[in-house]
Amino acid sequence: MVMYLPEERPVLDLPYQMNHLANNYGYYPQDCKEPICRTQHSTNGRMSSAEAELTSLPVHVSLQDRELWDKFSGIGTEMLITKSGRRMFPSCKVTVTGLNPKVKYVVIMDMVPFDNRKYKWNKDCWEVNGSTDPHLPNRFFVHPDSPAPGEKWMQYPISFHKLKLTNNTLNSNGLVVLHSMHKYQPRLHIVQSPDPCNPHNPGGYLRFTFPEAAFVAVTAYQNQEITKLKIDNNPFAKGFRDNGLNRKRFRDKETQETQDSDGQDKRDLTPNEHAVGQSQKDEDVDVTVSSSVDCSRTLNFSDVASSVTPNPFISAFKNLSTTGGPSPQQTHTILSLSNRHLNSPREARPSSLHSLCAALPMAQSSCVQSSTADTNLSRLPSQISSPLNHHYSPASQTPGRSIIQLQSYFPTPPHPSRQCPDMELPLPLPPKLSRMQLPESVLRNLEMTPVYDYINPRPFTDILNRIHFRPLDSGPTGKGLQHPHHPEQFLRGSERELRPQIYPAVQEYIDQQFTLNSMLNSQTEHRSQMDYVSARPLTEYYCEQQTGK
DNA sequence: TCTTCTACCACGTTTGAACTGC
DNA sequence: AGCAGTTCAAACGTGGTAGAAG
Repeated sequence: MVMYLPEERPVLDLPYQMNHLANNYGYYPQDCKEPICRTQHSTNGRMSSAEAELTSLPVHVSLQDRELWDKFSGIGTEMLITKSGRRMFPSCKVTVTGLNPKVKYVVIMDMVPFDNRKYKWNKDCWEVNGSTDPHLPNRFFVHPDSPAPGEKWMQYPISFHKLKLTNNTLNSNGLVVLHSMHKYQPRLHIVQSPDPCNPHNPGGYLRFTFPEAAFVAVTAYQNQEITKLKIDNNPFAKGFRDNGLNRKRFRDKETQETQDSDGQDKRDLTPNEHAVGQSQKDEDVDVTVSSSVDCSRTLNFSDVASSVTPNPFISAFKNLSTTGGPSPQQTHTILSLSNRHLNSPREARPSSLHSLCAALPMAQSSCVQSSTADTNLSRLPSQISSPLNHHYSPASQTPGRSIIQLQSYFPTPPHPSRQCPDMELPLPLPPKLSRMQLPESVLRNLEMTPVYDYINPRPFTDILNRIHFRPLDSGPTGKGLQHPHHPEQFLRGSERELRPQIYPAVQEYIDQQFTLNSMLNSQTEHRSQMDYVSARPLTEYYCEQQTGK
């Protein structure tokens, strides 16, 4: 096994392979992977050890549903923004590999201007319509599972389907605020948990932009082709398929027209049209389009059940157990974890982000050290044999985790894109995604991991936004308000250092922990409902974790 | 007059509580 | 009593549309 220690690798000496996933898009290049060297605590520009660790890891982020994104971007992606907030479609879903399995990360997404132009739709194409309006301060969508250890993030594609876009600058519901008729691109932030032992070492930070997912924010769709694509691919828009003829309004109108025209418009379908219509209906029944899996690559249940290796995860681990190492297809550089990484106090003691974690519901925090998955596994033994048991993983085979187990995680990040080069199989479905694709009973079997409590993930987002906005409120000349002159993916090195747009939010959070704690304490009602981990003192919690209670 | 935005509509999906059966 | 499966209604997400606003 090829082993690289972090210090042996120059920062950003990354493997430059493309993802084997034809459906995905890999982002390795320096252009897009940006280590942020903050200046607050390391003004000399040298990375802290945590930063060096994070940036030296072969972190790889892939945008999922590449084909779908390509279809949209080929036409000119538009995203609807409304006052109350509108989800993105396609939604941003990414796979991450190369993280330290045991270190906790916060995963955040925001939207950054693609350029400094305002657009307008002119008949059949987008035209530049002047310069941009003043860029709104970023608002971050913190993934509701945050913070979670790297293994959790690498286990399934990280979906941001709950991210909502709005044009309402007054909203306080954690929506991402955009200008209509402006072009944006999603940006992913991976923030490593700070080192609690060293307040001057607040953790690493990486961010990735996705130019392929750039879109124009609109309040009403301009391009009918985009509308059609959305209708065809978004399950929520099924009611608009077949040219919307299955909608009551259209049916009524159609009926009235046919009556008015005395049968003249009552078309007799040709056999071909009958066939097409039937085919479309059949498609609706058999091929369920999902936002999480590309339609063209969706296998139906029987296909999956009859396949030899139905679960790439299981297959991966089988390979691991037989070969004792990564598969030949695994082309990315292996970075071993020394014991200091695996057993560092970072994992054992509360950190600032652990406190942040405390603001999240129990279910979201429990993945840190608990063995809830094990519990679930033992509760549902019959599901282990299920060919669709997507949650089956070595981590849940044995209760309690040893260093040996931890190390077995890292050499083979169980990412299907690495283990399933032909990708005939769909990606394993995370809990509660694409339920419609499989029978309910099967999907119930999938839900072995603790049901994530998505109850109101917003306070965390709001807290982060509030913190971030505080310095921005000082004046419009703040860096956060300045519009970038170049698309961010072209910025490098020192340019990036000068424009840390998000980490200060986290950093300031760390600095203002006590303020936040008091804010959180004011939410006792909320906390009591959700049984937060940190409803108890953090020291108590970690003592229990240490003693194995 | 044109462009942009908003509110409402009907339809499909998702979710979770209530119910039923073992 | 407890668990698993089913049913159903409310909530949510969707694009279409008409009309308002600038």
